[in-house]
Amino acid sequence: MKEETHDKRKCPSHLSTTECTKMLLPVKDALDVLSGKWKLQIILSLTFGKKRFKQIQREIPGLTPKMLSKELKELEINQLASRHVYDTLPVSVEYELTTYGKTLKPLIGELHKWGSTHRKRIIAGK
Amino acid sequence: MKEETHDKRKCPSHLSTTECTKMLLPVKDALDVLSGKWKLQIILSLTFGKKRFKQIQREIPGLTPKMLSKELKELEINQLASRHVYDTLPVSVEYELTTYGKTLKPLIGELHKWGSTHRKRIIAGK
DNA sequence: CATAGTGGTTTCCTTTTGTATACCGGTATC
DNA sequence: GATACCGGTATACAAAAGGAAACCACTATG
Repeated sequence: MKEETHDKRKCPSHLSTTECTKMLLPVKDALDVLSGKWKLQIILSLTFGKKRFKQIQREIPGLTPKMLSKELKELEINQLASRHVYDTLPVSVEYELTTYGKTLKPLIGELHKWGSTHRKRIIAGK
Repeated sequence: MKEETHDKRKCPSHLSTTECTKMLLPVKDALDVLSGKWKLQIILSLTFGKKRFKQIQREIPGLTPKMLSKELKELEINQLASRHVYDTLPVSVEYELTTYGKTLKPLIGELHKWGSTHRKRIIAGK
């Protein structure tokens, strides 16, 4: 009797289950962009201006060149950071948040807001 | 000559580097709460009402009982979902988003918003 | 008695993620 | 000539996350 009828408790009436999960794809995209052990710290570092490779590494204790290289590549692929090579000798390379990368700020702000109250709630024990 | 002076390009003038990274802790907390391959889908599922264990599992293809169990425990620990055992025979267990869990909605909304435009931008190729 | 459904746990395995360490070509410094 | 800085890469390994399958006690159905 519940053959083809849509269960409203499962999904909003105008959406199929697959449409629901499709809705989650953009959320996962946003999450992916910020995921990784060092990405937030790197983004924060670039928030305060252009930085060179070793400079970032020095600022973030424990960050190995391999990870820094990898995370910077991901930021570049997502067009959040840009890489500029200057043919000085030896070459110098500068990384910078793109204007697009700066659009992350309000989002990170929201994460910070929710995370702060959550942190208080959990640490408080109740 | 730049001995003890604070570099404004590294961190805002009123914050030390360690204070900066401390600022990131709440952001990481928020990210952690939503991380994990299945958590978003489970939260979405619970958004539409109380659900039983097997019911959630049936709704989300590929989700094994081990993972579901683990993710639900994490949601419980974070007070985002609650678990109710009814001593029917055999026992039935219902999971539900707490009112606190529902405070995630606007945050997920923001992630969705940013993620959508990002998805378009990256898929478009530029 | 066999089968299926309830809410899970256990064990073993693979994949992903991150760490540690050494190394590269080039230049500048001691 | 040895050392150190630059921007990384390569190799090997450890830890964490996730998947597959079997299993548990219990009940209800055929």
